[in-house]
Amino acid sequence: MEFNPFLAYEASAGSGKTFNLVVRYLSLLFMGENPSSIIALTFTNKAANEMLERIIITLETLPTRGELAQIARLSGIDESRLLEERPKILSRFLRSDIQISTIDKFFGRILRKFALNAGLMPTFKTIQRQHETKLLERFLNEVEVSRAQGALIHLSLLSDKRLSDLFELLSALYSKYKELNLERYETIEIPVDIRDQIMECAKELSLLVNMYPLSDRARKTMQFDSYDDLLGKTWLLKPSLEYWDFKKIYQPKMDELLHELQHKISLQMRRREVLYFKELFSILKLYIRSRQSMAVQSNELSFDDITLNVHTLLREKLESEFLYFRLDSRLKHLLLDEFQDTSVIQFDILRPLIEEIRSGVGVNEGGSFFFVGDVKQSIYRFRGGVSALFHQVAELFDVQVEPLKINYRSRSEIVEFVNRSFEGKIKGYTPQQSPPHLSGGYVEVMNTDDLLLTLNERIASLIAQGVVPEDIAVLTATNKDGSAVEETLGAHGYDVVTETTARLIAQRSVRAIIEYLRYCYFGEPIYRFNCAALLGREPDKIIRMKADALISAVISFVKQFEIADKSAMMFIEVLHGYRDLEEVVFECERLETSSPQSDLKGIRIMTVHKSKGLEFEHVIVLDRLGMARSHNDAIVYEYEGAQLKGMHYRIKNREIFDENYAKALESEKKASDEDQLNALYVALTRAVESLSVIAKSKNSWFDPLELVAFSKGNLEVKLHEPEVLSTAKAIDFKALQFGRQEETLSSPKEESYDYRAVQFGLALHYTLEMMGDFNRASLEIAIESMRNRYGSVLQAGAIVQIEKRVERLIDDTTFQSLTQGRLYKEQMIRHKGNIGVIDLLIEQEAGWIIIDYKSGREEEMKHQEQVNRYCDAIRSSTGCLTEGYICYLLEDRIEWVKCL
DNA sequence: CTAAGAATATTTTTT
DNA sequence: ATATTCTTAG
Repeated sequence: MEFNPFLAYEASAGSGKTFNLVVRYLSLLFMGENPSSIIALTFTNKAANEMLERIIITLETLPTRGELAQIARLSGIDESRLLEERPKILSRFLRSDIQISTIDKFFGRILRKFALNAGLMPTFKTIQRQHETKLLERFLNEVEVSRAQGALIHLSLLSDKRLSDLFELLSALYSKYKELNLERYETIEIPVDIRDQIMECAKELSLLVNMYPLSDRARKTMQFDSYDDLLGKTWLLKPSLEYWDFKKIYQPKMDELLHELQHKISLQMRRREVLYFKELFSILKLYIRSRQSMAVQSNELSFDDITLNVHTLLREKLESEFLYFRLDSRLKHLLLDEFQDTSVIQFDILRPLIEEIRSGVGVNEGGSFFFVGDVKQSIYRFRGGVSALFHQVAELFDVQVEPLKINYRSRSEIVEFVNRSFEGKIKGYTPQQSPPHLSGGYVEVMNTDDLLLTLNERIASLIAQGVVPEDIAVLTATNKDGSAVEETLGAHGYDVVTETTARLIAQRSVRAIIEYLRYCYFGEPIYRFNCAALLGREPDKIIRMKADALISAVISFVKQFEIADKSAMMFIEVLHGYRDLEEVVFECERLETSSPQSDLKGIRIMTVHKSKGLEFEHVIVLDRLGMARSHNDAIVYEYEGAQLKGMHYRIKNREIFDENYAKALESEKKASDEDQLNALYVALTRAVESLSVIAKSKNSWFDPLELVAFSKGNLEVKLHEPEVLSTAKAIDFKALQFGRQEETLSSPKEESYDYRAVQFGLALHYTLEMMGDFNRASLEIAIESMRNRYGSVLQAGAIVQIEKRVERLIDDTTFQSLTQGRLYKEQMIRHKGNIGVIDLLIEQEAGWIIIDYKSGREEEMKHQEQVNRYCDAIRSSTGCLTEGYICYLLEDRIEWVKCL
């Protein structure tokens, strides 16, 4: 047996990370570990789902899988024995409480479990965006109560920033505050103001220079009438005055004065920094307080809120022994994916769990800790990810780190190109190897001045060579670039699938509607002008409507200005969820709904960040269409490994005067250059068969790689097999029946889709899932959590409807008799290439019962087919008698349909 | 040809 | 806010 309980893989792109995670997971299962004692954490839902799916597929088709030999090697159990055990392991796995999730969901679960200890309700809702106006209100109130208005105003003046920028900074610091030492600046003394001294010194220098004959322009630049004016002078930033027009008259005394001046300015800047941090941290405390009270009051928590609360709970509040005993009484094995993206605070929460596993005493005997990641693919520093944790943690827990060197994803030409491009650029880059069966492939680097034109040509050429659009992915630097690509490709008649994250309310048509609604509500002309500008029309064409006819007014507005695109349609649907105009005006900015997807088949377009962890046959990486961003944080963070060592206040040109600051700035620049390089590494390692890099000649994103235009290899086009399984269609959209929809929305591919009915169905299922037992008391709690989650998207009366229907189900005698036995809710099942979720699975002595809830009778045949599939799956994996029922929770009655 | 300063264009990534 | 381009004096 080769199972090493403490192991980490440094897994370069395409080196079989998921394969190894699956092998590890399954080895534990075959070695007799309980599935619920293994926790596997990833960063994205996609990755979590993929892992689960791979585990199930591997178990189902084990005899033919490459994983088999590896599992045998790790577990020390021979292959025939593994195959013998397989059905038992599979059925046990499917019936267990499987702990494969994202790290955020895991923390969410912990917090829900101990919510009352944290002063929260267990029914809290997870949100993506704070209610900003309310938060600002509360914050300002907090400021007033603490009589800190002065500090807030001072801070605003000091940083020369608007309140909204400051608010953004506070929000960023909030997610980091556990790492900061807020008290440090409370006792620190404020250095004295020496601006007068500085001006005196500068005037002395000016006088000295003016004693000599000098050009007019040099004389002019030696004039300054204020401190700020002085700081704008270029000569101040030079190491010596012995240059330019000053050269002829240079005296050593001039540099003496210059250096004295520079030193004094560094002290003055330090003073500004101390003042800034003092004020900032006192204000931050108020912000934290308002943020936390807001979470409690609204019963809504963001990801940050959850993580911070779990941290407080586990590391500060509760007797950790008691808590961890409850938490990990089942938890013996920890598997972490994409470890390089873990933040300090996330690791700090997991740390005691790992320590306990590592201690290997008591219940933890035989536990294991395994993590995989790739520091080269660390691109989430801006979100708190600290790649230095990878090696630091390995050392801390004495975990052996092994590199995975072979690339099983890309053809050899691509692997070689990537090796060539990054060797010597990324620190410690070791070239990847390409196995013999993956030789070939095609790579090209193109230089162009018209990126979109070249992109179009490239795509046309790929398609002409027989590549299907679904196999092409265009990777962009920003979401905005993605939209631009979507537009041109669309204009050229290609189908596209966009996976850029575009919020519905960011779409032009929706923005116009929102401005219009604001105009209607407030009556301020500014909104009218905004709206007119967005529409490109005359402001006097926009007529204010009455507040009571929200939906119909919006519909006629959309009709009048002919903006009935998919986004506008979807927004109208969403508007049904709002009580009135007032609510829309004040709440719509936090609407997280994404704009509807384009067609489901076609060329994929996404940002490099979104593409992480994915692979595509043919990849085109497009240079940035605009300039790189030039905005910088107000604070320069100084990290040593994973440890935050210091913070500096960013002041223009400060690096000239202050050596420490210069060092911090330098190391931050290095880190951000690394991020950029890592993003490029991610981009260039997504391709399987062919890779095209489209670079512009000036200020290219690819500059750090020093690429030269070339092309190499041959494009082999894979013949596409006909579609094997038809997966459930993602959101398609049906327009409301009005106006010009034939013209604007008559793409033949569109299928009908009733947004409200789907939301209703989801809410009904969620309620049933949330019920501990099928009785009134449980229903009440379940309705509460459903209200939290779906309240905003449901129509008036829907919640009452759901409650009525579930009540009727509880009272139903058929239901009561069927549910005698052990109940398993929302059981994941995989059968013949399809993954499904069984709403309710009941283990009775005679066999298994499957119940599938439905809220309406449409597509009855489909439902039967689906339940029959579940029956098949359960029957074949357990060998027991299985019965399937569809339970229709209709408006006025319960109906049962027995399958098979 | 050079440096200073004015004028101008453009400005993320997301669980 | 900052990187780039433009203008101009010497």
